Amino acid sequence: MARHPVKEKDAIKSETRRRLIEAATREFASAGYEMANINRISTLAGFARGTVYNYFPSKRALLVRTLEVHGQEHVDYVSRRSIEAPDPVGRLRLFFDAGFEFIASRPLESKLLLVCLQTADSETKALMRKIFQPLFGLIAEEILAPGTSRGAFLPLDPATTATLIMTFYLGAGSQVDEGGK
Amino acid sequence: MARHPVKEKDAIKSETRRRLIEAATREFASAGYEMANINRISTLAGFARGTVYNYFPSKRALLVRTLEVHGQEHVDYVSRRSIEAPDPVGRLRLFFDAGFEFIASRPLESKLLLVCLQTADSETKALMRKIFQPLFGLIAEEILAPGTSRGAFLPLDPATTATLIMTFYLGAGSQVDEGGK
Amino acid sequence: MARHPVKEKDAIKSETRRRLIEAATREFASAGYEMANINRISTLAGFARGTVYNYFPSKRALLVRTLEVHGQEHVDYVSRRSIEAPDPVGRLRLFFDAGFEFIASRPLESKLLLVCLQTADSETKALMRKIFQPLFGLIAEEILAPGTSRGAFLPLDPATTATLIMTFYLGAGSQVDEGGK
Amino acid sequence: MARHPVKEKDAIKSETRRRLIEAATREFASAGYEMANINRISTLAGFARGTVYNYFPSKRALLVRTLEVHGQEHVDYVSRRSIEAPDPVGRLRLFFDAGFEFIASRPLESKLLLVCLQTADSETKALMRKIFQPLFGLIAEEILAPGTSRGAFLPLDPATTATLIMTFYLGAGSQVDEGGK
DNA sequence: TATGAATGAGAGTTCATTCAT
DNA sequence: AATGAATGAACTCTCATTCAT
Repeated sequence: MARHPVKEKDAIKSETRRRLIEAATREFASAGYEMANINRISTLAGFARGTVYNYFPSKRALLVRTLEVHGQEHVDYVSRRSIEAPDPVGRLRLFFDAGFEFIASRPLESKLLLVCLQTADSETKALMRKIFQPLFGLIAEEILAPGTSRGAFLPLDPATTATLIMTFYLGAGSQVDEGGK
Repeated sequence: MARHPVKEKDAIKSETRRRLIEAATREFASAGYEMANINRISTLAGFARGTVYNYFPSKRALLVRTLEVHGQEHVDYVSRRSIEAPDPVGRLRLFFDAGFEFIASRPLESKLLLVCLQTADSETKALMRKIFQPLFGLIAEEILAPGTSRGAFLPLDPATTATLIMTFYLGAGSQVDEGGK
Repeated sequence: MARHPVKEKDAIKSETRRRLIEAATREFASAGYEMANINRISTLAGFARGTVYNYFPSKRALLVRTLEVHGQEHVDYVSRRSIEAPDPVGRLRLFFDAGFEFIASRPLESKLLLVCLQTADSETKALMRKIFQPLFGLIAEEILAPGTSRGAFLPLDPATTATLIMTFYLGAGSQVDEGGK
Repeated sequence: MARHPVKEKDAIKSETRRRLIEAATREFASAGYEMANINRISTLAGFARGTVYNYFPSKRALLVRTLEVHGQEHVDYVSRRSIEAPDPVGRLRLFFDAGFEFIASRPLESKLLLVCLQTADSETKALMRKIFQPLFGLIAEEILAPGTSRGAFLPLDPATTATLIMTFYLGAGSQVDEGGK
């Protein structure tokens, strides 16, 4: 049997994973997937090159996990904040506000998400679509649908409008990110 | 000595350059800088691998020149079209119209510009800022300034407003590109 | 102090060794030395990665010990069976019979031996020669020598003939192994 | 157009391929596929590491080509020699003679073939079967079939007998190779 | 004694770049 | 001006091995 209780080992593994994902966030955010360097990531995290591969089977898998973690955080935060308002218009405003707040409070993670939203790489793009999908649903179902039925919004196709709003949301985000404002 | 007068030789050289830049446009647009392959570019252009290096000292230099060429075209076209309208509001409308027209008429070149606007690579980003700089000037001086003085626009800081407009312009462009619409 | 008397502790250690060697047999037999994976061996044996190194200083040492164990078994079995016959001709027949019996009764161990007899790796090859050496001696001294003196065999050089017989013995074994017949 | 005539370039490429395959023969023969080192192969051939990949897409592809080349030579030589005899018995004798001749005259290439016949790697084994297939056909159709119909051989299943003969052929070859005799 | 997190040398492979022709 | 054979730095990834616990 192991000398260490399982819990302690798990804690070590968790901490290492956390540090690796943090380093990966930094590296992928500043260099993008292609230019990101696994050696730089492990060094940043304070480990040797090979350690990354004890936790993630490939560079791509590390990117995916990193994006899932921070994407989830972003989507969760914006979703939770948006529905705090009772009315559709207020929700739409909170939706944008929350986006800006997230960027302001977690600039690095936001940069990563924006960089990956904008990559030329189609595999990454597909992943990002999947991660941000819930926000489309949020807009369509929690904001546009009630807003239209109450007459607050013009009766347009919700899917199209959701896409339009997301365009501005992400476009605005990408600008904010650059200037840090 | 020379069979061809200097002018014709230059033309030949220019023709080769043109073909290389055309191929580079295609490759960089579809693969991004990192994944773009110099050999593929040469082959696409109908030349051997080494020929690229008779015209451009490096892959990066080829990207830069390619972006300069098409960026200039874009900026020139939009600038020329915008000022066809006499009034600021008309100019702003033409500004957006011209952007969409350019994308519609030259989708490949537009894709390249958008891909490079969105890259994580800071060197490329700086170049793109430089290339698109004239449009900021155009908006501030030819549209916002007269518009504000005539009372057509609210008196906001022109630089900020120009940035805002560019945000929508480029964000919208990037969406148009994706859906082809 | 110790809960267990020394003997029992040795037995425990022996049991671990036995399980490791059993797992190594399986892995080396199916993958060969190079492709064999120490982690897979430990897991197969029901231990953690590092445990192997408490018993064997290296992957190579584990191979060597594994080959020695099963090689010894093979050589012992064939030697014992062969000399059960009183006459040289009977012994030669039993020699081959015993070989086939060993393969039939311990296919995994036999596969390992054959794989290692056939490797390109010269270090392993030398070891195999050493392990099988006793069989050359057996043939020369217990079979050929008495056989020749009794006139049962033609008077050829015993060493050469022993090699010849071993060639057929091992060659036949390798075929038997493949078809399972 | 190229300064060099196509023929000259082709000659250079051919020569490089030849040297690479020669070096690969040496390396694969002495180390087997797994332990063979691409860097060692290129250095042996007098080239830089990357050059191998201008000619063969992978280490495996280099092995395959190398085996095809020398396997073909072996099969061709033995086939040609065997059918020089008019009668089945003579052909069978020539078949073995030719095998030994080939080994004697091209020991390195023979070592490679034998090493690869004996590898644990199933992919390589399948390739070897394909390469040596013609010899099974030769034995069955050019030796056993006429031999049986003329009553020179006992009427056994030709396929089985061909396999048996090949077993001795290859087994004997592998012994000859070791002692160089 | 057993563990498994961490290591890092070394592997195969890619591809921008050079340069003799 | 054009070629393409050759280069080698740099990359991702593997895995035998170490060692603190």
